[in-house]
Amino acid sequence: MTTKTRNRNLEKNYSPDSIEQKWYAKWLENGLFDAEINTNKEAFSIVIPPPNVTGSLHVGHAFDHTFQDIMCRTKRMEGYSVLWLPGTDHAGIATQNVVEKDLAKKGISRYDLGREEFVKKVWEWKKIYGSRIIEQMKRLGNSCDWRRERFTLDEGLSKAVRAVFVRLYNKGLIYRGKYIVNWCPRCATAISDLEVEYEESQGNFYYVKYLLVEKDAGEEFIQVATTRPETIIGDVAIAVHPRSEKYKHLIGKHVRVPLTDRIIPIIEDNMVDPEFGTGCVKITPAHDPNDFLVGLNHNLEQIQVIDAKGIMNENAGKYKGMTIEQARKESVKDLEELGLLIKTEKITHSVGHCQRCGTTVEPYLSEQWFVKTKPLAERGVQAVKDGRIKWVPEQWEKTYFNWMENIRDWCISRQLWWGHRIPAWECKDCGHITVAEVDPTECEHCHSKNIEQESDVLDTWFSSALWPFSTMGWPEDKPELKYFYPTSLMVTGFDIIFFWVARMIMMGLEFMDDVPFRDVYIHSLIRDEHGKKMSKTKGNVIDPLIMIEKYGADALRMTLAALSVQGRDILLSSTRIETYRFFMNKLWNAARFALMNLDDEVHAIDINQLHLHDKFILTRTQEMAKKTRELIDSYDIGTAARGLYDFVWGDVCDWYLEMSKPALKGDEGEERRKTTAGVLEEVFKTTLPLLHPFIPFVTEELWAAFGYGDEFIMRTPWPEAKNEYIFAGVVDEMRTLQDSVRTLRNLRAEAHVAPQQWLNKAVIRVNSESQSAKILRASLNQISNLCRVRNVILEEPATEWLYGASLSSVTGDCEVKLPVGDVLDVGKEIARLENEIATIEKTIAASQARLDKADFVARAPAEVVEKERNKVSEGQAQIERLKANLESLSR
RNA sequence: GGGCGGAUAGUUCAGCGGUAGAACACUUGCUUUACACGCAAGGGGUCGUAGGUUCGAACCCUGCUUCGCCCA
Repeated sequence: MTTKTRNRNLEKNYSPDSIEQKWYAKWLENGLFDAEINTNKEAFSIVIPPPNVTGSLHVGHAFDHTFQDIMCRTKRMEGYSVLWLPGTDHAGIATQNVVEKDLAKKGISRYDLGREEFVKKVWEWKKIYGSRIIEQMKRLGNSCDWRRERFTLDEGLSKAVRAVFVRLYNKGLIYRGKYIVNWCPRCATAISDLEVEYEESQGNFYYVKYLLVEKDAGEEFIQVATTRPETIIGDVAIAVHPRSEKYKHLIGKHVRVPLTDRIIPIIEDNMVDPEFGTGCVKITPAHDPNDFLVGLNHNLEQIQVIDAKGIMNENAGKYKGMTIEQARKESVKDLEELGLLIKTEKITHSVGHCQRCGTTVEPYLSEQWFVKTKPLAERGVQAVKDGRIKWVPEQWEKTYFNWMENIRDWCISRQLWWGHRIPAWECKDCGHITVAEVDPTECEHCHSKNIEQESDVLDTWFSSALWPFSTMGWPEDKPELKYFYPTSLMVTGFDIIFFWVARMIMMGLEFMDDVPFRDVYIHSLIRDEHGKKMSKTKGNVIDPLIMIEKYGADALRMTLAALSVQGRDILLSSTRIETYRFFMNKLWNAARFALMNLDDEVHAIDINQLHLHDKFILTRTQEMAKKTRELIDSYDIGTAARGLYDFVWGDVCDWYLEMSKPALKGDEGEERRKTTAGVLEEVFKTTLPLLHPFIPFVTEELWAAFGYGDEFIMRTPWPEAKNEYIFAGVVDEMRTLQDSVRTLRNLRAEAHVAPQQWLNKAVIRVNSESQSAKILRASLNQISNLCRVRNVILEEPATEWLYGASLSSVTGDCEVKLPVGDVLDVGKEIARLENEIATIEKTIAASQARLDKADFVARAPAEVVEKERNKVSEGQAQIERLKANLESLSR
């Protein structure tokens, strides 16, 4: 005899706070998140997409992490050896900004401190505040192996970064050169194409006269439209399309650059769109990426007129020292005065802004480091085409291919102090660049000791790209790498596909010669209840920590899981979380009810003692075990979560618990009581583990309350569907029963009987040989209890009616009648019956119309035709009965 | 300009070939010995639009309208 110690004193309402903290601590204490290299088990691994170390957990993270945690917890239960590797990235610009702002409050700039001191300060800041987001992840319940937490700037990862840099450089895949890059004047650094956000904004198109200087030209001029008149003084040519009829004759001639004395040529170039603007463009190679390319093709001078801080420089003549805005205003004014401004036109154009600080990005000519991405991208494309990486949902493949196939070189140098300093040393004597994993003491070319390290650091994403293998000890040959790499799954939002998914694929293939992950799951973004993107300025941010405090982590997790749908944004509001908070309480109370009715002894289920509802709930429970696992394994956690919700609330609480009450009270004898207790136990023992990945805390607490606490629920194997508890046909049979109950309850409500009031009798008229009659006969006690009717009488349809005035309705082949004595409102009942008849007539008409079509009968599958025929005949029988009732009332 | 996605009940969304479901909101009635964080009953939709395929379309195909996102 097995016994369990039950906790029968659960609080009436579930309160999450203390419970959640308690279990998280216990899981940690017992090392339940620790990944084990166990070659007897299959490995399942996820590296967390590293959040920004300056950040705090927002609801997007919460969603991303809930998804990963559900996968990890499920896989553990399925018997995999699971690694969920956590960590953060050092977020070069963001972190440097935060610390600089801090210092600014004390009136100190980073230049006052110097590089070394400043970096020391950032590390101090990181030590204090860098663990904030990690602590928040723990509140959510993340089952990460915290022993393995990594940081992109820690020692091991820095080593990996350096190794990668050197190898790519030696392979010719990293180069340095003077190019136009996206420059943020406020952050004073270059940023990559991906870090620029474009926004439509109002601007002006200035039409400017460039006068021809050829002797015979007279007053002839060429009209150029520009949005950036402040760069006119940096112009080195005018370009027109080679086949332009309008300008053909001017090619080879020269104009004077307004506001200067410079004479520049009119050249031809295919890049010019003859249809746009005036059909010709000014070429400013130092301040426009397209012009830069034209400049290279035509060997033009690059005149820089704006400096790194966004201030006009010495080449800008009288505008020197002005900001871009001031210079623009001034030059427009000057052009006007000189009569060179023809007109101004308002236009909307898209302007690039720095993703980190919002400042308008300047195209800026400077010495930078780049990764030649084409060869890397080709392998990345191939890996997906080969099926070595699978995108879920598949549609994202296209986005990935599109980007990878049109990829541009990646600017990886940043003019910052916080980050991995580029391991390149320039020789002051011979100019040779030495790139090395170990700091060199001399130039590798001329052996001069006069060398200096590059001051730039690498883009943070350069180190994130290595995350799937650098976190496991690469470049050292670690057993982790062998066992857990490639990782099983990458979970992230679509906004991040290019930032790290694509780059991780490229780097993984290059350095591990294998993909970094097998599957990529791309989820959508979380928006507010009106579909607006959450942002601090709009004030519509839902803070997951506040939600956790208010509703509990389980409620938040369940909400996010249940709302998740592939390929659609998720709209979240706190009332929605409240709904799932209520679900926690429902589950809690269902368990509380079960515990109050279970003995310490675990009762065996006697198959011969089972009633329909017992078989029904056992069958449904086994179905849930099977279905939930399949859904999670195919990443459909939304359907899985919603299915569990409906099962627990509907099948278990609304139906089974209510129907088990008579037996549990002992009304059906001791054997039935014991077997019912056994069924109840089986339902919870199976369902709690199914819910655990979604709502780990409350399930662990209830698991212990049922007395199963010798082993954590976290460690129980995923419940297998037990064949002996699957009974064919019972779900349909149960539906017949439920329909009768609902019909009877509806009559009660129609008669305005108070819910708590017990009625003496109800009658169900049904052919005693029918399947329905068999089902109902076996469950009369349950019907009686569910409908609060002392006697539920089954009788043949044609029997003489003995019970006086009554309400009637039909369902299936059953006629349900509720005697109500003299309180019957005859007029109302007639109206109700007529209404019911009309409804059924409509469905009959629809079915008959279909059956009347020869094509339908001939071509539709037999069972569909049969179904329609049944609808007609059943409907007709129902109408007959209702009409008979109607007649008796009218008499 | 190229690509992707959405348009279903008042709201937010499921459903994706056999004639519509949930949650919230709404109406009515309830201190029913698990739960008012609850129970029961109910009202509410010609599934954006016009065609096509099919015996049959919310579901598949095409055009249109409209909203959103990404890339250039």
